[in-house]
Order: sequence, then structure tokens, then C-alpha cells
Amino acid sequence: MPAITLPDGSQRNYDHPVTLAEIAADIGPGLAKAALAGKIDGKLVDLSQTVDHDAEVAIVTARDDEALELIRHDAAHVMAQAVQELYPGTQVTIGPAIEDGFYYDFAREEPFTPEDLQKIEDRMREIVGRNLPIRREVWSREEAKQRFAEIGEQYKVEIIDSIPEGEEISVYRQGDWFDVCRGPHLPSTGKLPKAFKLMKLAGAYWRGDANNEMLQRIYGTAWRDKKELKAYLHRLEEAEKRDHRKIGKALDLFHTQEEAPGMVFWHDKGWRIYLEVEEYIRRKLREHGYQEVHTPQVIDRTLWEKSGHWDKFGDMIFTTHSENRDYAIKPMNCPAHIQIYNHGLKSYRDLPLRLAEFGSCHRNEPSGTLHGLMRVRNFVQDDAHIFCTEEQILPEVLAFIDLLFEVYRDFGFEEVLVKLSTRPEKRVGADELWDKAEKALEEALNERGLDWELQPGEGAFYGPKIEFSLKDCLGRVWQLGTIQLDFSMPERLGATYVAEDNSKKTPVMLHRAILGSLERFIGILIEHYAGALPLWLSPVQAVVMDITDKQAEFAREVAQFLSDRGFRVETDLRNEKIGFKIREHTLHKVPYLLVVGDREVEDRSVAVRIRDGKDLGVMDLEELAGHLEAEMAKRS
RNA sequence: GCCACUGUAGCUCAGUCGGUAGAGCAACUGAUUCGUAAUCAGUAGGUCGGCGGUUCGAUUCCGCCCAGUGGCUCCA
Repeated sequence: MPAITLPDGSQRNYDHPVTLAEIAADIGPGLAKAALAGKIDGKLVDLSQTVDHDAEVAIVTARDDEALELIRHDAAHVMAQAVQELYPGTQVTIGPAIEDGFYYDFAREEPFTPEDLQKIEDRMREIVGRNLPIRREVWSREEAKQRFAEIGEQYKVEIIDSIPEGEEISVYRQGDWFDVCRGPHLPSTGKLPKAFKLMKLAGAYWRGDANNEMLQRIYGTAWRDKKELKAYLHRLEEAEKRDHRKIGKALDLFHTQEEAPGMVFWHDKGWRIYLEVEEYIRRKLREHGYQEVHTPQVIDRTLWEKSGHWDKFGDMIFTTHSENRDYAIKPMNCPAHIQIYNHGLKSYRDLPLRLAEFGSCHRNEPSGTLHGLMRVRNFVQDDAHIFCTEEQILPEVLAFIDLLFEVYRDFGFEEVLVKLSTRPEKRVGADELWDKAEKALEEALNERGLDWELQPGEGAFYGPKIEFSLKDCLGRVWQLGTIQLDFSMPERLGATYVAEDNSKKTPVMLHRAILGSLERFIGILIEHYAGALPLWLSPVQAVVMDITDKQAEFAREVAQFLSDRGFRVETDLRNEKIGFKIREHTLHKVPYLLVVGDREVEDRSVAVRIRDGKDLGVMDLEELAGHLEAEMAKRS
């Protein structure tokens, strides 16, 4: 006879097995009405689930964190029902809840159109209005396969086949419609808040495999109530304003054009940001024992054949030829760095040897993957290769992690996603080597107390790696930094060193980048600050403007003074009202707006305003320079 | 690369059920000399992404291509 313990610690005793719905009703009619699902001993289940043993039970309502996932999962089901009602013959496949919403993948010959989305959404509301009870049934494997085969749901049959033996096959039924699903679900379609919206159409491969047929995915968002939905849509709109492509255009930082897809035309202002970032890294690398080198853009194809890249990535390498020789436009710097390493005999005393290069690389990325500055075909990495002994791996990885976080902090990034990718199926190198290498990376991550995620099988063919990623304005994750162990290339390209015992050994090579591609990094930077870069990175740090032509000469003098102190300053002496100028430079995110009128000329000062509208009052020139220098030093 | 959508003036966008296009801002000219987010008036500006087809006539309809956007796959 079950004794039920509720979250508040109170107990209820029953003399027969009870459903969670009954327990909710026992507690109160309000709760019975609000109940969406329940938890038995921490496991999320349907309200219809019976409890026949002593258990901890909780009733889940819209207020609980789990509610959103339930709502989104149900929204996916209701959408699938709507689609199948409207477009008979469409097969359903999978439809999970995701961050902020849900999707469902459909198999149908004819493509859905944006107009269809509206129709489907309307039908979804209707289905919610029908308030169909949602019931869970358990079918035998054979029966399930047969029933779904009968109605032409081939994908569902495949899904049933992939459910491990011994697991229950549960089917959820709402009205005439049913779907294989692990659940849990809401008790009825009427419990789904009418706070959803279908967002977009997309193609998606069956089981995420590009060799499979392409399905049609419909994305939607779903919330507890209309207010939440509206807030979400507003959040999206705001996020879109941070888009680096929009800001890049508005602030005249860069552009791209048809003739050079995936390559960036940097304008004056964007290039100043780029140079500032590069110079910052250059200083850091020098401080941390790196040597900066520079290697050719165009290198004979034979080197890439030796390194193995030609075989593996040949179709992504841009090529050129001259006088009967084939060349590759370099897709990466490492083989070139090994050439430098190989010049002159190396001793163990030379290790670790750290070679850095702001190497411009070209890769012919598939057209569908290009994305603003984030994914381009020509990029410059803050690349470096560390040649070292096996014993030096751990200390080098630790030093790199420290340097990386130091740099990210200076740029204002706190939230970094860290992932460790381990050996893939196709790989080179002995397993003992992989064991050692993976352990070294893991040890380094743990020693620095980082939260990290394991990505088994996602390592490069030549070694395991750690990836450091940041999110863009819409929450998309982009990899920036990485450190990768390489057991293959030094050997393939003949890199050796003379060890203490006078034997020749092959060094381990660490590929590493902090920012990754400077293009991508600047894209992330722009979105992070919504274009309002910190003073030290701003392309134009201050604009001096006059109120009438009378102050033009002094305005130029102020600009010259600041420029002599190393600041990037412009003047705005146009015959426009001061309000007009303030507005324009505020929109251009210039950090300091310096106004000179008769009063300022009189006592050789400037009125200082910052881009968020705050008035810092009147300062004399030395005071202003000191103020700016202090802010530069803080990098904020 | 795959699926869907989009491509009109420097920018943001409207428009043409097939008869070669329009607004605001920007630019240019003139007036205004002004104290912290848009002064007023006038002028000029487009092979309507490219190529082909249908048509008396295509920016509009059809086909192909290119590029971009959102996903999927990929990312040394």
C-alpha cells in the first residue's frame, strides 16, 4: 500500500495503487486543474501513471521548470497531428523539444511553403481547442511495427527497430492520431497553452546523415503564456540588432560581395579593429615565449601530399599552377612551420619550440556553410605550433589554457564552452599514445577546475583536442580557440630532435589558436558589444565637434593633441547643429564625443559626453587624456 | 554540398494581377552659424542579381546560374 511523500515533506497513505492525477485531486481541485505531469522518485511521468509503492511524488504545473519541456514536446505532437490532417500522406519522423521551442521532421514529396505554416498553426489552435485527452498505451514491438507499417509510416517502423530490446514501446494517442514516443505528455491537448508560433522551415537529413534523404523540418517556439511568447519574440528582435553583418554595414567596418564569396573586404574602420586585435595578440605571444614567423601562401602540391592533407581535404583546397607545377593556396600553416623547424638540427634543449604566425589561409568551404565573418573561405588564424617532448605536453597545455583565459578576459568574455574531443574511429598513432594524450588534456582541464564536456570520437584523425567556444547573438556556438595534439605530421614531414641519449626522436606537435580566425573572433566581438567596442578597440575613439565655425581651429587643436597622445580621433566641423552631430556619432558608437563651443575655447577645455548619453562635464586637455589613458589600461 | 526562402537607388524598404519604377535617410546645391540623439528648400540618382525562354512588350511569368539568409551535413 503506497505511502506518498510530497515535496513539502508531508505524507499521504493510500490503501490501493493511485494515479498521480488522483493524488493531485486529493491535494486540491486547483492543483488537479493545473497539473500537467508528475514526478515519481524524481522521474518525470504522465499524470495517468499509477504509483503502487512507497514513493516521493511531485505534481508538475506550468510554474515548474520541467513544464516548458513538456509544453514544447506536446506542441511538436500537436503540430505533427495538424500537418497530417492537412497534408495526408506526410510521414512523421522525430520531433523533440529544444532550447526555446521544438521541431518536427516530416517526409513529404511536396515542399511546405511559408503560407502552409500559417495554416498549420491555425489547425494547431483548433486541435488545442478540441481538448483531446492524451493517452499512453504500451504496444508489443511486433504490433507497433505492423500498425505503423500499415499506415505507411516507414520512419516510425525504423525508429521502433532502433529501440533497444527490453524497453517498452509506448504510444501516445490524442484523438485519432497516435505516435510512438517515450513521453511523458500533458493530460490533454487543451492543456497546451496557445502561446506557440511556427518560426521557420528547414531541410534536415534523416538521422543527421547526409547520405540519407532530406526531410522537411518545421521549427516552432512554445511558452507558458502569450506574455512569455511575446517576450521571447522581442528578445529575438533585439538579438538580431546585434548581428555583426548589420553592424558591420552600419558602422562601415567591412563588406563582402559576389565576386569573392566567403572573403572579406575590410574597410578602414574594421581594419583598425583587426590591427588592434592582432597587435594585442602579438604582444602576448612574445611575452609567452613564442617566435613569430611568416610562411608562403602558395606551396607546391607535393608538400600537401606528404602531409596527408591532399588526400583528406583535396576538394577543399584552392589550387593554382604555373610552369607545369601544381600549387595549393595554403589551407593551414602547420606543414610550413615544420619546414622552419626542420631547418638546422634540433636538440632536446631547443624544446619546447613555439612558432607562431598570423597565417592567412584559404579553404573552399561548402557554399551553404558560409556565414558573415563567422565562417569564411579566407581567414587569418592566431596560429602557433609547439614542438615538444611527450613530457612537456601537460605543462604546455596548462600554460596555453592560462594564456587563453587571460586573453578572453581582456576582451570581456566570461562564458566559455570547453569541450574535449577524443579518438575517432579512423585515426593514426598507437592506442597507448592516444591514452596518454587524452589523459594529459583531461588532466589539464581538471587541474584548472574547468567545466568541460566530453565529445567522444570527435577528435582529429591525428590526435585529441580541446575546443573553446563562444555564442553569437542568437545563441549559435562558434569554436574560437583550440589546442590539438598531433602524433602524425611531425613524423610524416620528417621532424626530429636529438635526445639526451643522443638518439633521434620525433617531437610531439601541438596545434593551438586562441582567437581561432581573427575574422570570426571580430564577428563575435562585435555581437558581444553590439558594436559599442571598448575604448581600446574602438576604431574611432573620440570625435571633436564644434558648435559653429568659430571654434573650428581649437577643435582641430584638441584633435591634434589627442592624436599626439596616440588616440584615434576625428573632427566633425560640418555646418550642422550640435544635436545632429551628437546623434550621428552616437549611432556610430564612438565612445567619446567632445564638444567645443565659445566657453571651451575661452578656457581651453572640452565638454565630454560618452556614447550612452552620460555627460562627464567639462575637462581640460590633460585631464581628458588622463581619463582616456586610465580607461585604456582597464580595457573596459 | 542538400532543403526552403530572398536579391528593386549608397542604406532601409514599398511597388508593378506583364505596358521599362517610388518613399525615407544618405549624396549634391543653396539658405541657416545654431550648446548635446535628426534645420529648411531644391537637385540628381536605378541595365529592378546574371543569362536564356515565352510574349507585340518581361523588373513582373518560366528555366538555368550566381550570391545572400535560415536550417541540415561538413569544418584539417
